[in-house]
Amino acid sequence: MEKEITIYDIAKRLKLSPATVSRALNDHPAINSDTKTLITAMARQMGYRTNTFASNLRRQRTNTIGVIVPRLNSNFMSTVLAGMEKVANEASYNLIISQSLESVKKEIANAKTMFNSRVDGLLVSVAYDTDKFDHFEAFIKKGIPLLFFDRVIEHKQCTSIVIDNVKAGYDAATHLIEQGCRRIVHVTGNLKRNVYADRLTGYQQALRQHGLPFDESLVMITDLSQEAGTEAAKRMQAMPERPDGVFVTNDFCAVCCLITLKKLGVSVPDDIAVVGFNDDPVSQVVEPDLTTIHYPGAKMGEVAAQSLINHLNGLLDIQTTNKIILHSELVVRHSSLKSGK
Amino acid sequence: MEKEITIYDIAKRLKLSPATVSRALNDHPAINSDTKTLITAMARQMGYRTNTFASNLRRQRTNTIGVIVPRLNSNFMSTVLAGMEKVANEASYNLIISQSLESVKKEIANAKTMFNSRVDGLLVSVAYDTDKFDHFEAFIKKGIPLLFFDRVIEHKQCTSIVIDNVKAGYDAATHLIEQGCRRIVHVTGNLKRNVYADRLTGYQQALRQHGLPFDESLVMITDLSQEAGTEAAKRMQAMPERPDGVFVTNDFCAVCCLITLKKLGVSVPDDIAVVGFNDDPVSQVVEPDLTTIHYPGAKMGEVAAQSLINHLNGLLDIQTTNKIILHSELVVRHSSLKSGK
DNA sequence: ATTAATTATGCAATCGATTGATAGCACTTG
DNA sequence: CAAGTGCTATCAATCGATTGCATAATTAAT
Repeated sequence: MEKEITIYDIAKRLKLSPATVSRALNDHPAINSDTKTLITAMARQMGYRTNTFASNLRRQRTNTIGVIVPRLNSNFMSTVLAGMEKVANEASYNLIISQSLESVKKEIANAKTMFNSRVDGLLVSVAYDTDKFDHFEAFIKKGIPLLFFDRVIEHKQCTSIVIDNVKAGYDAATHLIEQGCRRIVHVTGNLKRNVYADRLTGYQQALRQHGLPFDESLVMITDLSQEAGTEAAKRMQAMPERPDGVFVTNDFCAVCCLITLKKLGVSVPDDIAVVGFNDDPVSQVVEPDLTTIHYPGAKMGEVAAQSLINHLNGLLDIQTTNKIILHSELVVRHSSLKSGK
Repeated sequence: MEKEITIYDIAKRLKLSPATVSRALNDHPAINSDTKTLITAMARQMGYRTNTFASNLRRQRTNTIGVIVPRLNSNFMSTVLAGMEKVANEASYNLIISQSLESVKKEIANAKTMFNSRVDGLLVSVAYDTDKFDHFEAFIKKGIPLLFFDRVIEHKQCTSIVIDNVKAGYDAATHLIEQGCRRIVHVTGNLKRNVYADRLTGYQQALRQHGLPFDESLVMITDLSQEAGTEAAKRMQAMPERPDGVFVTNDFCAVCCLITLKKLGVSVPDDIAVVGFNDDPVSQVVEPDLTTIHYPGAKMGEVAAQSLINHLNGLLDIQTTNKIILHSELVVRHSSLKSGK
């Protein structure tokens, strides 16, 4: 274990002051470029590495971004995180990632931890049943930028990164209607969450526009788990007036629903057409393969991280941009293509 | 933006010295418990939060663990990370996560970044074609503990967390043999990686034990991508002497292989039985559902993080334990159950 | 030649918490 | 009563980088 090199060591060696060394390493304009070259070379030669803590302590910033997500282990979320990691890494920011496991309580705890670790900014996708903003107030009060993505909370001081969920819901439902569906079940999650509420709105708009009635009993609020998909299939099959289409706001849930339907002897898509959401790889594996909404996960992560970093570097004020909407699109596969058509 | 409270503020308020406050907050034995109570209460009341940087600077540790993984967005990896995050969080360690995207070059860069951020320890699952240890030497030299998981590099100073891949490979192959398979293809990855080399060894052991010849032409080295699965299926179907079983060391790849086989008119499992690896959710969705090796991802993450943290806290010396082997098991589903049996 | 302007470097305080050495005090005990 | 023993609490130095202000050196301008 060799001794750690500091700017003082470099300064002594070159008979310069630590201040000059510090400035040179930070490419400060007041330092002569020859001196800079000299210092940089010596730093490399001696194996110097910045002590981030001393630097952070002095500067009062951490170069760290906090991320709170419901779960790490979904394809969508890990793609988002991959996107964030890429951007953050390039801008030499560190990411501290924590998961709320869909519980508000854990989310509050995580927010507190993030606050105490003094992240420079926070990226959040809220838990299933979060309905208060209280645990984020501390950030606002301290002026720490807060940015929501995917599952967002609308707040005048925070930017949101989302897709147009109303449109996505509308597209999905319209597609089913165009395939001839007239009784379309909608399996979704907690309507407190923008994503689910908006998709429902889109679904309703599509119905209205095509002169179909909105039947509340066809909307199933679930936790979108695999079991929920199975359960939904059973309920659909047992309905007196059987539906002819279903729009599930999650691919994995949709796939389980689809499989169960098949097991129950319901033909997909002819008896019931199925549309999912997210374009999870699983949707290409099931038979028939699943029509779904493609959702730009990596992009969302990148945009979220980049916006935050731009704000932190003073390039862009997060307060001005209040919402960034990414493009999403319907991917038609076989689970929704009625053969009569 | 209110002012940040420091231990000096608390000290002044209580007419004590900052040293006492610091010790009280760290539950130092030399402080009277009444004083401690008083200080803790005042700290809470004044809204004090530790300045980690000052603390880290002084203590020379960061309370941060670095993690380098090939990719974030696989079910297995995100489960592992979820496990790590849980343990780290509880022990109040932060996690800095970065991905090598399967490239040695990026892995080296990541290692350097981790080194410069002075992580207290490092958890690594190496990239597809990493074959040198050089970029980790710096850690060893500085005495920073390094722990490999899943895709490991054997090194006398590092602990590895793995499953018994030889046994897993053996189990998979034996199962196929017991189902009556005699010509078993093995689709695997880069044999530099312990996981793939070991599974191959297990596969060979099973063959030998059952008096079957080892035919090198039946081993396909691929990148285990989805395309590789499709490709493997095509090659198998085109073989003059058609194989009757296949063991693919990755579920997603196996699933693609399975689907392609079906498309090519090969019956699964009767013509060709298929076994995968990882127990990815996708294996339960495909038809027939996929026999696979269950692999304790979350547990692996937890054990890895916990071992490292124990070592950091001096509870356990990582040098003594050189290898931790977790339990894995074969999960039999329909893709491998020949109907004749 | 003198002053002003410009450029380059150094001084020294500062960020906030930690910790080895040390002192004050109450109490015991021979 | 002097010396010894615990407790508690304080002092002051330290971790390493940053930065406002001062100063020195050089050049340009008058």
